Amino acid sequence: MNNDSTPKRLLTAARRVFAERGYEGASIRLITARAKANLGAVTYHFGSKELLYYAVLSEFTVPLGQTVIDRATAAEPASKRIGGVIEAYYEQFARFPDFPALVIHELALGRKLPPPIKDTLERVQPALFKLIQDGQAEGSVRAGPPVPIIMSILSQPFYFAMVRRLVGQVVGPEFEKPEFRAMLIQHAIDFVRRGLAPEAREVA
Amino acid sequence: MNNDSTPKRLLTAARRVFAERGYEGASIRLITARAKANLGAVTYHFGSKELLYYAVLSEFTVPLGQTVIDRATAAEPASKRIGGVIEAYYEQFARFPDFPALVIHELALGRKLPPPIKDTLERVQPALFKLIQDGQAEGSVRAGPPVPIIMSILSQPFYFAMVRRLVGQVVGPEFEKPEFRAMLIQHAIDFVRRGLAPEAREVA
DNA sequence: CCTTGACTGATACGACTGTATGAATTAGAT
DNA sequence: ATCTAATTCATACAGTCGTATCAGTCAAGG
Repeated sequence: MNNDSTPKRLLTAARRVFAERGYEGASIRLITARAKANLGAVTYHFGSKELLYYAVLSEFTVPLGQTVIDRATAAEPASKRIGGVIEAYYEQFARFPDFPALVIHELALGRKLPPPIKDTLERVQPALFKLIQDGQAEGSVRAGPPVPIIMSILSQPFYFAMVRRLVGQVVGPEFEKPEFRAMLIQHAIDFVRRGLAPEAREVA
Repeated sequence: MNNDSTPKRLLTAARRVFAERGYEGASIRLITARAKANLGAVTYHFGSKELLYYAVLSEFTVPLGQTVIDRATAAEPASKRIGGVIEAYYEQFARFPDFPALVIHELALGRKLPPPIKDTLERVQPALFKLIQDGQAEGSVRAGPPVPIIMSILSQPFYFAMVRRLVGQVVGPEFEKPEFRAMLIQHAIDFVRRGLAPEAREVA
């Protein structure tokens, strides 16, 4: 049924199990069973449960970080780049639907951040600060400290990822349709653009 | 050091341990040790680990739900009530700093919602829908489907709770000061009001 | 003083955990 | 065909998990 190599099958199974049950709740026995691999396979191919976890996280955080940075530093006005960053998060969250739960776990939990997440945060952070600065310089973002502004932007994709399942239940099957998703993303972008705009002055 | 009754001490310890390590990661042995109670105390007073967990969640979700509903249905214009709801979340999250992590866990995780969270969501949901309707009727909220609008509102307190620790590290000790918190809340309320306002028309 | 019920305490049980071990199997190169 | 290295596999180990058990303690009522 699945002809991938053992490490690949392990990664796929681990991604799902970690997302469903969290790091502690996931067991190597369940992961190897779903991957149709032997109990020893995780130790052999990845070294330990923890290292497998890091490998799973990196699968996601590396392309996510890169995409976000690309959009944040594109050759466009800052107002468009902010929309691009929001899109980037939504896109990546949709491409790897298992991952947001993992990242959210780690952010909410008190413990030390796993290296893949920590590294990505540290790479993305300066790009976002610069983006806000550019936006304030060009007049599309209102003045004020950058931290709450960045929080307001990121809140949209992250909160969406957090309540995906719940909202899906409230909305029904329509929720899965691409048009609905596109509507949500467009709403988020508009909402942020208006929310961050300087005092009500016509913007052409 | 702590003269409370055993069940109370168990609740306090459990709240912390669950928040730090999630449900699976928390052990009855650690909880009872921190509560200076015997290993059997959880079974005796609460019946099981799961029921203790529900008791811990209810401590938070019941007052949170009530406060939010009060603010959402207050005798004020909808635009003010929306700000009140946002404030309510921030307030409650600050009053019980251990809890947001627990709720976020459960929302992000795939598994079935624990009854205390599920019940609160079902109580709060209709009040929020009505609030958006009122806002659209009075002209302070732009037209459109209510789901993305509600998501944009709730995203502010929830994302803040999610990244609290991280942002605290970036911002430094100033983060703990009440003025800074007040500034964040005010930013969130302004951001949402502007983001949801109808087309750019002077609002007095 | 004695009894009764609520509670605490120490210990035990079976199930499950991550990891280590070493033999069996397979694949590739010579 | 033969050797070698990579991989798979079954099993074992020590530790932890949630819960059950039951003897001990304690306070209140008679």
